Amino acid sequence: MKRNVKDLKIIFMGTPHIAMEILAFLIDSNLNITCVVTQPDRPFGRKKETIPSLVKNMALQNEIEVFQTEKIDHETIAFFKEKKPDLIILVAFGILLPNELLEIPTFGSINIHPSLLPKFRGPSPIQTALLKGESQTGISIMLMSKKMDAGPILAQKKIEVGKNENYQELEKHIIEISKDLLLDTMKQWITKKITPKTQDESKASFCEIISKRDGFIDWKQTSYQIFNQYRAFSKWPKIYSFWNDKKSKKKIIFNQIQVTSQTFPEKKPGEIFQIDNKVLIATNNGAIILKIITPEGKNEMKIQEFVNGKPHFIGSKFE
RNA sequence: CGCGGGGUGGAGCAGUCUGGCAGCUCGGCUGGCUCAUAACCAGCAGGUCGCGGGUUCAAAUCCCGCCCCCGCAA
Repeated sequence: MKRNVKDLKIIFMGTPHIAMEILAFLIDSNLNITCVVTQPDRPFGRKKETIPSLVKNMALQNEIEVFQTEKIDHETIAFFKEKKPDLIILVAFGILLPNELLEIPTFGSINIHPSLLPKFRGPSPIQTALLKGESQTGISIMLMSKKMDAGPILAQKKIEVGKNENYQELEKHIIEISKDLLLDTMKQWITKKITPKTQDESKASFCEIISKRDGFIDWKQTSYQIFNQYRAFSKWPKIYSFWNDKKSKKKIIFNQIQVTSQTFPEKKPGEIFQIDNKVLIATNNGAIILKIITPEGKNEMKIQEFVNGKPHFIGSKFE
């Protein structure tokens, strides 16, 4: 039986940025990554350029074999069996894996999930923690089972969430902590020093996949609800609202906002007004301060610059 | 050939339809007011109107070609 993590034949599975960071760490730790499995390259951007995923690039740079698939079929299973892996490590792969695949490696299949399971099972745990204004979240390392994010837990670590922390910042924090936690957990797991703990199903909660529409602002929310939405979706899709500029309706993305503790009872939600050189928008219980925006068809700009060109913005209203 | 918006002094915009003196807000500079100021007053500088060609007495504006930026879609 292998007792050193460096002897393990590992298959790494994952697709987005967070997966790429963990993969880079595993490579730097001199682990034996036999193969990297990631989702197919997708057309990206206005010109529909097909850009390889971050994980694929990382693997190719290190001369690691890449297998791309968007479904687990017989071909995929056969490929895995042929590789005879000792361990699968999966970070945000995006596809549910069947038992038949999970059971192939000697030491099973390990998943990093950025929440304190059984809380926030599903595809958007980081965003959901921010959106709900959690002051604490965490990382769970677990064995995968047939059901999404429901497998027994090998290790967990709590992380404090700053009041103003946004998605990128929290993700970075989580990645840093995940690295050592993952390596330690792997070492302990293969030397049988950990007993997996079954999750308490009665405490399970779920989060949904994020869609563009989740960035749409309902001005009838409280200032802090909107601010949490801003933090949660700061990487994508960003928060936005629609504004009638004379004839056409324009989407405006809010790149940087702040909350104010002042209240403005005479203002209705969505109303735009100016106080002390600050541009504010009324919410259900107060207002948020606009700093930087991207109007549809325009480049990112400071709010004051936008107001210079469109003074009628002040006094108008968001939908 | 995916759909749409845009490129005008340093920044943000109007002007283009209907061709005829380069305009607005902000910033910069100079002077004034003020105990003082990011406030106020007076003045000044700063532009190949994205690039190339065409039409015209005359083009930011009309016609043709190209480049770049952004939103949607995927």
